[in-house]
Amino acid sequence: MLDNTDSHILDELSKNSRITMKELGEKVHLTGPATSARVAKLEDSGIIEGYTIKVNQEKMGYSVHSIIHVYTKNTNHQPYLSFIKNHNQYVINNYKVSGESCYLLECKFQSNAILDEFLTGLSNFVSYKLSIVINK
Amino acid sequence: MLDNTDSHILDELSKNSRITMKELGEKVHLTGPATSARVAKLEDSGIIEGYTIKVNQEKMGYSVHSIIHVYTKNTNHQPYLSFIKNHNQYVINNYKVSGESCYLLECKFQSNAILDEFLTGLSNFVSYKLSIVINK
DNA sequence: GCTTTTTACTTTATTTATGAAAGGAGTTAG
DNA sequence: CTAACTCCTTTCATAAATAAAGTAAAAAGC
Repeated sequence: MLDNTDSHILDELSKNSRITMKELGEKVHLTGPATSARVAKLEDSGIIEGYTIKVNQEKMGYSVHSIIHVYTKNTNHQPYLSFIKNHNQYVINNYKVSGESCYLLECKFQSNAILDEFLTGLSNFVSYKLSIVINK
Repeated sequence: MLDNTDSHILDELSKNSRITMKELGEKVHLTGPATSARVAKLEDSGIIEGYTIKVNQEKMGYSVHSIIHVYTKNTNHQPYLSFIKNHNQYVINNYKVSGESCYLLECKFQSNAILDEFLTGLSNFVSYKLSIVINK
């Protein structure tokens, strides 16, 4: 399904998705058009879902990176899901998980004050445990 | 520091980082060279850290997405850190966190069998609690 | 076992984008 | 009032993308 050349292409595009097809071709020992065709195939198959950028959240003013373990009180999760939808500027990921908690909510905030405000709102709908990301 | 046009540029590049500077310029009402200069500035300032792709991990054969709460037994974390470095094909993120656990380890696996094998190895160094991501 | 089809590539030529250079308008500073 | 700076546009040379044609090897069909 995926040969070495394809893996190499994914690898290089992960490192720099704005590389030219010509340059990428040189790295994987193919011509520009051949590389372009390979990439188009990876897109069509859905393996490449899209092209994006890595943004430095610290420099964007989001210095607080937190993981919130969410425990829904009642069976209806909708109020919680609406709440985070209304605060999606803070949300990085919201995973529904098996295990102890119901959701694992990854968020970024400009300050502890704003985190505090968010948590105050959140506590209207669910219980939670807070972790702050220290590194990596 | 960051005006509306810059925000718009970041927004569009997040959606599609392979867009041409000309097209991106049309979206933000600027010419190609002007857009190109803006983007170069965002790169130089470190706000744009890089250009990458979103890969569909399911289609890559990684159907098991897990979050592992790691509790280090002793004060020396190095054995754990070495272990995950040696198994980095499975690792998506390894966050050092405040709160209950010491690390929050996000991993992908091809199967529960491989997850099991990973956990068996992991338990030589640390205690853990396992969560499996069900959605989103 | 030979032909046909398919796949994956290269080469060539055209279209299109990039990037450098020059210049203009508006803003700030002396 | 002038000078310097910022941010943009326009123009043009260069480079890349894309479409089309052709080739070679592997797979499928008879």
